[in-house]
Amino acid sequence: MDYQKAKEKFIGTWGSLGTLWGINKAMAQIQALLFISTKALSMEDIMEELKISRGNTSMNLRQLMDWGIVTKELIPGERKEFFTTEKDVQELARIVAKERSRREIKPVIKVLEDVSSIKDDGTEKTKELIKQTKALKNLTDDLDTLMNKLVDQKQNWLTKSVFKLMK
Amino acid sequence: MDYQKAKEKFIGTWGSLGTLWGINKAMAQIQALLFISTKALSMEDIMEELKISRGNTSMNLRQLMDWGIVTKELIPGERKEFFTTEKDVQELARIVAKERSRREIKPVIKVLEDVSSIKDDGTEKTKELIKQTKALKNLTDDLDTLMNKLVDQKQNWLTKSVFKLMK
DNA sequence: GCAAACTTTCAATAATTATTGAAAGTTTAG
DNA sequence: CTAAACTTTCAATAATTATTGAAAGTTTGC
Repeated sequence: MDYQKAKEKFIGTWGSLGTLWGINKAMAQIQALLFISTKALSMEDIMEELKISRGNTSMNLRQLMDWGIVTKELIPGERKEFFTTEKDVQELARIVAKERSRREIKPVIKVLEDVSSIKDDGTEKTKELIKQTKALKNLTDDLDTLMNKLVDQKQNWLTKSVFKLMK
Repeated sequence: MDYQKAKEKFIGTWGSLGTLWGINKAMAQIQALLFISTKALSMEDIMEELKISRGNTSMNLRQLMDWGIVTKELIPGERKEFFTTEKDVQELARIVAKERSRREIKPVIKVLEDVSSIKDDGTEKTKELIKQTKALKNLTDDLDTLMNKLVDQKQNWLTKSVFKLMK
């Protein structure tokens, strides 16, 4: 496999994987492209590489910046804007975990709390609803806490601190 | 909030959350409905509760069975089929984690391996591609391993074994 | 201030994904 | 074996989501 093919395969796979970490295809592809680029890219560069429109590029870059994954880089003497992504995978994972927790998991926990705290009217079905949503709430809570803790350790957290304990 | 409202809220939220754990809305809603039901439900029951068509119900039940989350239950004397879902949240998490690892994460690791093992032609861009995809491969591998290990412990794994260590 | 260089917005459209419903298939009771 | 009871399949359609492109907006240099 040559460079070009490998690059395309990586960007394509990462793109279709977007849903797994909660973002859309173009967004994931842009991030992938920046991730393996040796220098900051302009909107023009990105449009051309990925064959997507200016509007699409602009919107998705903005979203990536909202997530804190991509940053603008001003190059002296250049009029246009250039973009780079976080290059450290651990830091990247940290950002993604934090954002997903905030955007998706926390709100769900809130709903589960609300639902599981309805008044117990003594009927079997109400008891079951309360019991099951409570269990789900606790699990979600635990997973969320674990994820955030894991990811809070900045240096080699995964391999160093946690792994040995589980072996 | 009364029982009916709470139930609807739970099913709705869980449904729209489906994407987070990689399944579609109807699938997630069916699972949610079964999860808080006190008895096994027939296709008829599900269609009526969720206001979805017979075809849709059939297809999504099949998928849930493929995942191993829902099982058919034959009730003596009854002609039609009844369905139940795994009621234990830990076991549910175990199944979901295993399936997602197998269906989504493992294939990605394979691609990252392929891409990161292209021949180093000495150019900067090739070096960067190799370096970054290797880093991503290692991270994904670690996360996958951790997830599978976590989830392999059957009893109270989360709260008991791991949590204390991270506090 | 003006115009060139660039970016953002957003209504229209395309692509994708989910859902329906009716026909075909299967199982079971008699 | 046959008909009723039930389930599955799948082409058509609906709903949702992503993408385009051109007009409007913004910034910068002169």
